[in-house]
Amino acid sequence: MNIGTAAEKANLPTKTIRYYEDIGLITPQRDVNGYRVFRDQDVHKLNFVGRARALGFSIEDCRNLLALWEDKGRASADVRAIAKAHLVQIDAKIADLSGMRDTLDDLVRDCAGDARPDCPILNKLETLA
Amino acid sequence: MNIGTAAEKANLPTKTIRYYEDIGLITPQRDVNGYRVFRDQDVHKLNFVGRARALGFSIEDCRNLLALWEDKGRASADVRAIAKAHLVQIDAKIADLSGMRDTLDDLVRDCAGDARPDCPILNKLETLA
DNA sequence: ATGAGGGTTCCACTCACTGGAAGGTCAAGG
DNA sequence: CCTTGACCTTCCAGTGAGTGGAACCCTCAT
Repeated sequence: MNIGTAAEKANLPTKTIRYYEDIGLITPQRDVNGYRVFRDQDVHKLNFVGRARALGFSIEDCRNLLALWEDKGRASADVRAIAKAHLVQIDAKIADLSGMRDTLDDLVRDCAGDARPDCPILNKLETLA
Repeated sequence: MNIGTAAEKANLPTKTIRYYEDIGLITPQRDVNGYRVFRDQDVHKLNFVGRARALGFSIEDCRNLLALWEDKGRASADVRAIAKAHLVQIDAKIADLSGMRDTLDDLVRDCAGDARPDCPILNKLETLA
């Protein structure tokens, strides 16, 4: 199948698929006319990557996960290590954002939000601890 | 003062400060030798931007906030609108990450993480709903 | 034969910096 | 006076993960 069909099946933009080939995540064959030819196996791989990306795994993570996925003798511990490291990163990001959120929420709550120029948000940004 | 001193006071890398000048966030004066000259006022502005960035405001947000900060007749509602929009974005990001986190946590929990090749994480990435 | 709707490559842009190279300036020490 | 080292300058390139667009090629139906 051509890239458009593969894109539809994998639920990814064609641009993204070309990009994935560019960085060596996938290597579809080529037709005599130069068109990429995708087998079910390629689509399967694209789906895999799409799902991993949706879970926030980096491209490098995806590359490693793909390699493990294709290595029938892999140890599940290796996969788990990648997933756990990612989980730690997500937790850190959530904590970071939650801190921001609370501060920002306080600021928004304190601000009258009317036509007057006095604004606690700007005041705080001026002198925030 | 020179850029190094300003960087120290504003707690920002010199590279970042030059970048902020580049995109027109700040406009320090210049000495005869071509060195940037920072007044307290400039450092104050850098601090303001640094804090807003630490709260996750985009550069464009910072530009708008700076303009409002310097406009003595601004309406606090304008500031509040920016902050509230940002708050909504942060909430969305947190929700997104929390969803990822939970899915990933389930996967990690299900995986034995030993030397055997059977791995629920990969299985799920293969067929995730 | 022509037009629509695929496909191809390549280049530039995003965001907010960061790193490095090549070179100018300045204060202190020998 | 000269050198050394710390500081400053500009410009170019790269990051991650794509996205947008231009210019061009291929195929199929009419």
